[in-house]
Amino acid sequence: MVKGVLAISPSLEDYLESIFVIKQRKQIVRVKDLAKHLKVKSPSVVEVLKKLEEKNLVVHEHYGYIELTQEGISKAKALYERHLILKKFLHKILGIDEEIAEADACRIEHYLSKETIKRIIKFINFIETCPHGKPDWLDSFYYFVEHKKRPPGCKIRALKIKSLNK
Amino acid sequence: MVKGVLAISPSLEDYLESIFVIKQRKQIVRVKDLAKHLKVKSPSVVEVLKKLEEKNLVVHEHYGYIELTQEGISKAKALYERHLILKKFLHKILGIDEEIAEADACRIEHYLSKETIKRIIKFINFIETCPHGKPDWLDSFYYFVEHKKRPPGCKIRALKIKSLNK
DNA sequence: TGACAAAGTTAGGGATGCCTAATATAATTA
DNA sequence: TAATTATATTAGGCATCCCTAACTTTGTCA
Repeated sequence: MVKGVLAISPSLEDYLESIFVIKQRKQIVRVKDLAKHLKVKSPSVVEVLKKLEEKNLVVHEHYGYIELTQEGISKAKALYERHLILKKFLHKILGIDEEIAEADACRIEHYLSKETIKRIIKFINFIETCPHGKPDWLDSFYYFVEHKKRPPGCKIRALKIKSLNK
Repeated sequence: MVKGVLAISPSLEDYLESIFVIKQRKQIVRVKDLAKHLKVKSPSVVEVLKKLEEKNLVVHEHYGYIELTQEGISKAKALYERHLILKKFLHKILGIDEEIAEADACRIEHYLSKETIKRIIKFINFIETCPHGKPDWLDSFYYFVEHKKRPPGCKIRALKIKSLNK
């Protein structure tokens, strides 16, 4: 027993996470909903549900609704949080368009190590707990992205700091 | 013709990139080298080489050496640069262990959009062109990672700046 | 040079993850 | 309630990417 009880494939992760997300929005999750959400056909969903049931992550009665087990919920929640973190990092920090950030987070979330995720969480945290609000350097970065050069104040401020520290 | 002439699968990308890397180190690339590098058996390599030949990215004579075409070189180079950028970002900026950064870069490099890669390049660039060397905030971040709190000077400096700007 | 070792190839197979077409069940409504 | 429609399932197939086992070619050196 390593890897949080059981490792599942990227594809299964997507299905599990989607069930969780749909359940949050609609209470009830059906094959159709999952198929639409994942842009996949119904038979693919049914096939995967069997696998998730075997792994005790999902309960799905024939022609019935789809439910997560307790284990399924905790796993799905972890996956979804990871997804949100990555999206936040890409969108709110790197400043990437929301749609693109969403799509990229969706794809890379399966492939990053725990260590990297933790470090990204720390990075977000570092920025958000900045004692004087949004850090200046971040605004400078956005300026840099937009104008292809550093903002005017940037260098001067640095000099001021240096003189202060003497 | 969209997507840079031709899109290839993550797996083919790995093979192509590996050929490029091995070629840089050893001049000559053989099936055996590729198999070792990618932790795969020889028949898998041979199979993929056929596909890469069909796509005019590789030339491989029977029982002979493996060469990249001009197109293969430029594609592989682009892939490898993308890889290096991601690794640099994870290791040199986020401060993740080199081995882990390498492994993570290897996996996510296939899944990030052009936009995100560009933005990451800009982020690296923003940091590296900082007029007074390595930015203080980055050191603060490493301190934050290690000590689970912001460095002592951090807040004070901010106040000094504020008073200066009045 | 001819036998042995190393490397490459072919054939065939298995897991995954998707699909379409056909069928079965459930829900709706005339 | 019977017919229609919506949804779910089963069966069977295809592509990808990997494997092992068996075979072929190449390289080496006694």
